[in-house]
Amino acid sequence: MTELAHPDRLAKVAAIRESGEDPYPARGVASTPVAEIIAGAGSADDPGPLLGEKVTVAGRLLGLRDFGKLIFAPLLDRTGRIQTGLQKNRLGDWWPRRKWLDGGDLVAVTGELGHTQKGEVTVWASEVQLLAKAVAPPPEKWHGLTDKEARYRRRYVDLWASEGVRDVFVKRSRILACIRRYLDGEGYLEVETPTLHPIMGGATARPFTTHHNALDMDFYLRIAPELYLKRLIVGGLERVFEIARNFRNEGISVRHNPEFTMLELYEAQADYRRMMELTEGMLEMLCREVNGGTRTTFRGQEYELAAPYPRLAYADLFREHNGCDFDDQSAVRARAKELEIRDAGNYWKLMNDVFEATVEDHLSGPAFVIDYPVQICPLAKAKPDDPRLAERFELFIAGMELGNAFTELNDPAEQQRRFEDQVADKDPETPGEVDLDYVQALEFGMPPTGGLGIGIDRLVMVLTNQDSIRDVLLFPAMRPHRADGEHGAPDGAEA
RNA sequence: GGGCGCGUAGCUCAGUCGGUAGAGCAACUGGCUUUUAACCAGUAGGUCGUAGGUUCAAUCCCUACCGCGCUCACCA
Repeated sequence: MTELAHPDRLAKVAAIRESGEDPYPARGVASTPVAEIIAGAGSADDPGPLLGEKVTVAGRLLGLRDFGKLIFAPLLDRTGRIQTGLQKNRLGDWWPRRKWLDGGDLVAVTGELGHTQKGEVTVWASEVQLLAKAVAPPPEKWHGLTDKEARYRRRYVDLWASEGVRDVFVKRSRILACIRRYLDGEGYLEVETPTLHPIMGGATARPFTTHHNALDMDFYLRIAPELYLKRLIVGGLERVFEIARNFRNEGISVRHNPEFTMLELYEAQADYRRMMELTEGMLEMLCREVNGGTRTTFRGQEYELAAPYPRLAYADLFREHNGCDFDDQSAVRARAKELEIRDAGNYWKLMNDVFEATVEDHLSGPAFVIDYPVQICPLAKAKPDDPRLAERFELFIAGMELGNAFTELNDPAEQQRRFEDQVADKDPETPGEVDLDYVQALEFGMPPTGGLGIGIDRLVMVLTNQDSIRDVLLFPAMRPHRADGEHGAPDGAEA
């Protein structure tokens, strides 16, 4: 037991056992979802089909309002909240056992469905069954959990004690279901590719490393599924997607979690223009699904997600905000100095840093930034009519990068050259060796292909108006609260 | 990793310009059969994040550490 287990409640557990009842019975009870009961109750003036019927609800008691011979107790299940009324004259022999109940307990209540004098739908209990005793007290009923640390560490409490929290995660689930439905409708196959990668690739990021004992070799946790998914395009699956957990060993912030979810999809015979249309179509549909319309509010600002979104050329944006062309090296270097951006030696990285510093925050969006300099797109095909640029776009909403897509490079020799350039960089965020197996896959021929990645967590943030990525992750990354592990408590019980 | 801020009862928060702490809710006892942040009376509950330092005396001042939040950097 941890220090959260309350002595009074533990004493009740003992008393329940002594009476021969089980405070933690093995079986639940058949019950009707609360939302169904509320809907079936109607009002006092306009009775529904369930009014006056005997019903059973099961869920968590959120509190007890004790009037002596009458107790009102709101009960919460996954579908909603309903009031139960416990009366002495309806409960007979059971009545003395009401003293064993506390707020937070899990119970099943059976009784006649009716209304109170004030008109609130109420289950008038004729039978109460304890399903599981809560020995830790719930948080304060009015404020709920407001301390963010406590909320993230004890999400299992936050989900029922804090208003609106469960709703965000229900929406997240619906968004994922909706994506799957949409892509299924487009003829896509959902696939799963390795999380343990022998060679990092598909993005630039610092990886986590781990070790396989039997093989006695190190693996990287994937930073992107990209190269495996494109192997499947070579394999002829033609339309594939993966909702992939990626891992990047970088900072944690309001927009970054070390593990995060990306939708990546690849479509043969498509290019980045098709990917833009797919992105717009999907976002508009997702917004309708969770917000009932094409607008969403995020960080106090409203965004219109109906397609189409403006296409803004990288080169134009760069010139607008910096007064020089992106490939005017001396001018860009001067501009970087002005902005106090440190020069690590790689011109194109520096140039893109300047772009990010001067342009991205101003992109309210939704908008596609298109046609990136080819040097910062090692996996994208160059534009046929301008080899300085790659057929790539990034999707921005609220200054936040939500998506990244390109017409995929399928020339094996060109791909190998670009990999070799990356390796030569010796940057910890780029691969240490060329993925020759991937090059070999391309040697067998990959059709012209469009690929797209969308950051699901950030998308959920925008669609559910949550400021922090932690608020759309059930269990955001946290330091363990008590590394010295005193006794019992696994987390910040005393915080 | 840098900067700023926070950590007091199970929860939400006061407070002490240095003299070892309070409220509301939750819990417990009693009263109340239509409340809904129910109400009334009473009881209990705290190594004031941890460890040092200064001091006659530290929850308060100082230092370090731990944890969290915001922010900057890196990235998605």
